Amino acid sequence: MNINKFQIELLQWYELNHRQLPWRLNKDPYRILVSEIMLQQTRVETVIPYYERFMNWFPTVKDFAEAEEEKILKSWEGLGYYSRVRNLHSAIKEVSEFYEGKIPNTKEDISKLKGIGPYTAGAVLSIAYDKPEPAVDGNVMRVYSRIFKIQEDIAKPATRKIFEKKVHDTISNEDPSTFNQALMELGALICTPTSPKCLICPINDQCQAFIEGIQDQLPIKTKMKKGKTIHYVSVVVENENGELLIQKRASKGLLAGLWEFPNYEIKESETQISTQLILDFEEQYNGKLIDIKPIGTVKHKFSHLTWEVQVFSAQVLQNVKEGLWVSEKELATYTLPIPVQKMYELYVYHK
DNA sequence: TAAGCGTGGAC
DNA sequence: TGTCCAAGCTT
Repeated sequence: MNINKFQIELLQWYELNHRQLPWRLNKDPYRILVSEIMLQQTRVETVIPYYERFMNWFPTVKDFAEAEEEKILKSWEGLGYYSRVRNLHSAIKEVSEFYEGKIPNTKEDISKLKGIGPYTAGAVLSIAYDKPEPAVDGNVMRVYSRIFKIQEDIAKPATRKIFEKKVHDTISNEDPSTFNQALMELGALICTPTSPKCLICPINDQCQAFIEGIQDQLPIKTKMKKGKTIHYVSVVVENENGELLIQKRASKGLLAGLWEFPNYEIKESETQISTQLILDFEEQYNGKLIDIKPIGTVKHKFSHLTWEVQVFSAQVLQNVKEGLWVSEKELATYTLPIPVQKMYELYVYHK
């Protein structure tokens, strides 16, 4: 393959066809970094409104470094993978304290920051700092697996290095920033996972997969197994002031540090669910539930497991000692994951 | 290395 | 409804 021709045609295509996106207004490393974190495993259309709001709330490194924990979680509410925003907060505080507020411009230093792996490091270094570093994401592996007919399993972590070497050998040293973005843009708009638009691809004459007519068989990716279902019972409890009882989830693991209604795991075969609910609730909160009513079921699929939650509403006459009671207005300031929002919607509907 | 970690859209 | 994701990182 003629590398120079490949670079020129890819870059020309990008100049004519790339999307106007809010993180492409300038090369502010902070803005680039935030976009890269948000875009991890997340679609562009989903990210845009979150990104706009985030930049209004936290326009600079200093603003985000000084932000409260609850506010930074709220900025991420509904985006998923919440450890991303905790790690980003840690990273930006680090930058603020030890790097004079400037995102590091060396692979060595930027890679030390929490939540910044090989892809994000390469993306910031190339896009914001014009350094010829590979930024190998799913797009790049898909595009390169087709162009160069690379048949390694891209589901395996070790495979990324093969693509990094290939990008290293083919990247434009004159404009690595545009080059890396163009590879990803091509993957997003032309070289898509299914039904790639090979007939309008600017480099189809240099694509080994297209030449052989095997673009639909690449990349090779082994399937991930789907997780099992966990069953819960959960209760939206109201006191005499109309306040609701919420609790903070553990600081590690699934939906860490987010808020939820009291809930208890049950066996799938469990009968007398409301009786079990009362016993578990009274043990945890030492308070009596009355007027317990089933209000529906919430089924939520995560990437690795499924929750099936039987939801109840109930009242307490006397406030229980533990737990946090909030008005519905206050509730809006706490970060609720999507399944908990679904439970709240059931409560509102049945009120 | 493989598993854990969210969500909403496309097919 | 089920499957496969989408600009990955941590442990």
